[in-house]
Amino acid sequence: MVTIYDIAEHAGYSIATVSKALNNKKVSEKAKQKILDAVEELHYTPNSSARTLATNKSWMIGVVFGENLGIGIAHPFFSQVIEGFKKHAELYNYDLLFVSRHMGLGQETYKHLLHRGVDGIVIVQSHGEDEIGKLNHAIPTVYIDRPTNEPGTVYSDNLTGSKLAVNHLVENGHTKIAHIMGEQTTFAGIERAKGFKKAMREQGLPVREEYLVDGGFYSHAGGREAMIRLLSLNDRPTAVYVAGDVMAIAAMKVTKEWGLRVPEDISFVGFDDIKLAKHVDPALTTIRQDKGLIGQQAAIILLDKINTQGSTQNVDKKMVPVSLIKRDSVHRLA
Amino acid sequence: MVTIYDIAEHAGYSIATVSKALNNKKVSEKAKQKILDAVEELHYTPNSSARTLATNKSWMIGVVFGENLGIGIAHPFFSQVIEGFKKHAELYNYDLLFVSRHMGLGQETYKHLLHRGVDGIVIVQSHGEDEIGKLNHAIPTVYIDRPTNEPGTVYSDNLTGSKLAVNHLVENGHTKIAHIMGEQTTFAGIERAKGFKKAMREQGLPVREEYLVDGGFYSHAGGREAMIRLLSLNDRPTAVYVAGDVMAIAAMKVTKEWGLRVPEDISFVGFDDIKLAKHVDPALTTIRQDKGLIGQQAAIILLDKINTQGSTQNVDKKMVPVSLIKRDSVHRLA
DNA sequence: TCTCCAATCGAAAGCGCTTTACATGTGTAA
DNA sequence: TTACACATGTAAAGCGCTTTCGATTGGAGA
Repeated sequence: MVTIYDIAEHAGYSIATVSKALNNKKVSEKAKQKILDAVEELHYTPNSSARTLATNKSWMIGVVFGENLGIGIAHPFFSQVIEGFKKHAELYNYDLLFVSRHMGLGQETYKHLLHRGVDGIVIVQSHGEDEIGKLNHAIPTVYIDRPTNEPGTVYSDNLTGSKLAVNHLVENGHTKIAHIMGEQTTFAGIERAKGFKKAMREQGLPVREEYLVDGGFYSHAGGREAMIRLLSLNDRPTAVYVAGDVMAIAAMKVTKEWGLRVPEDISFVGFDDIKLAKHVDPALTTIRQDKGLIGQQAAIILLDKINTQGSTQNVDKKMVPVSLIKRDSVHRLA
Repeated sequence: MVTIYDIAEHAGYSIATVSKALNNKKVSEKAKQKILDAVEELHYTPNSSARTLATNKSWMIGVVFGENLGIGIAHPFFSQVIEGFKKHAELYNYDLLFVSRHMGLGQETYKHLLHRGVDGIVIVQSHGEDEIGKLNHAIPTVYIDRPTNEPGTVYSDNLTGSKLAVNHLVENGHTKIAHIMGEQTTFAGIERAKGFKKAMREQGLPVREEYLVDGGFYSHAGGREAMIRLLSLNDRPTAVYVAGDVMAIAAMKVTKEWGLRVPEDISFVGFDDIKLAKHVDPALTTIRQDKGLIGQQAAIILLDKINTQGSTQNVDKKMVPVSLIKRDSVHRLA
């Protein structure tokens, strides 16, 4: 391995000067040039561990994924958020460290992150206990789509999303509107349901108990089951607002299996705007979450925290706007 | 920060002994116990940079994602593969480092990985130049779904996959079978097309030029366009084998838009078995790739390389089996 | 009691870098 | 010519850990 000593010798300067030259500290042009030449010639690559040890700065951000459904990185929503996060963070030369997590979101994970010396932590898990937050530790942290005591959370404007969905349905003549809720232990699920009820009330529409069904963790199976319950009702809704696209797609499918037409008999509005939403039949009208922007905002907040380290009053929460994407799954009632 | 010195002092031993105790080297039971107690009491966490510096082992594996379509981590196929990889790697206490890649898959990326001192590299990119492979460097590397000169690649058995698809179609009475190919600069795209032709020949069926259309990078748009070309033919195929599920779903959609019935008028077989394959209408018959297993195999190969460092003859290539998943998109011809 | 050996522990060097505090050299003003 | 300020470079310490090799100790055997 070629070290700073080799460069120093080759260039005829001390290692201190080499270090300065490489870190853009004050050295003469001549020295800098000679050193850079040597670096080039010897194919020198600085050792990040040594640098981290000396500076106490790792240029790594720890990523903690929840275990929801055990899919981790492959989660359709979170992976896009992280992609947005990464795009921003790498502009500032941070790498992302995905740590082992057979330990869960607990003390062990935090200890491991501490061990790794990450400069910041981004937590991507929508439910479960917030053990790390409780530790009130020293590492700057940002949360995505999850409530927390600590400042630094980014999430979609779920309330407005629900409102957009309900209003769109109402504008199309629907009054018998059901809601397939997301898991009621998740922040998003709770907020969307809350938004649904609020929007219905604002429209002067009743929120019927039997039109409120829990679809669980946003899965196909959950959406299917929830829809079956709705279909089994004597007085079926004419439209259903579903708290997640995956559930919505499953719901549409089972509706068709029951011999009903979508959207003529039952209309659907989803939430997320996953890639396939526009490719199913009928194309799904949905509330789009800007995953990339969520990730980017989280990165901005975290980098700010890292750079100011509590000196300034940090951003508390950041709500990212959502939008209604009209496609073909909503029918206009006569 | 509490260091090994604090532990040493607290426990009444030297730092050397502390280090040994923590690394399960030979120390007396008594010493070990006292040291462990001190660790507990002072909330000591070892510093990985220091350890890495001293041992030249980072316990990190670098992950290089391709930029195909700019989706990176959120790629529906690769993210699942990486998830499988991670599950295995973390059993052995490795963390995954996703490095910045505004640099692409070139020398710069490799330099950065070297800088980080990762113990191994997993390359997840299906096409483009293999700059890193060319460098014939020292860091153990494994490739996923991509040909390489270096030993250490994992990929699905694309040839057999194509054969399964074609045979299934033939068994259902189809003879006019088209193929929407994946991008012909990707390994998978090439192999699947090759397998298609081979299987057709084996069945004694002609491979008609106009039944072979390129869908590009496995995207919705590509699948749609390719299908339109097929639909525009005077003599349409009765079945099409599509090299990717996303393209297949787009193809089915446009077929229905053209007023044809799926699968009665045209049958479809996809490739991948993405999550939504079974939730579209009709549910897509497809060739399943075992993404988790691919990732796991890659991890096994890489860890083996890391641990043997060229001393043994390493595994060259590893082909992961695929399977036919029968659903509702194939119609039996009378 | 003395010798010898095995078990146990510790001093110190070293991993590759940054940074402080000081030494040297150069040019400028008096 | 002398004094001084500034620019430039360096020695050395330190970041937190591992590991080698020698020192110390205690017990077994004679």
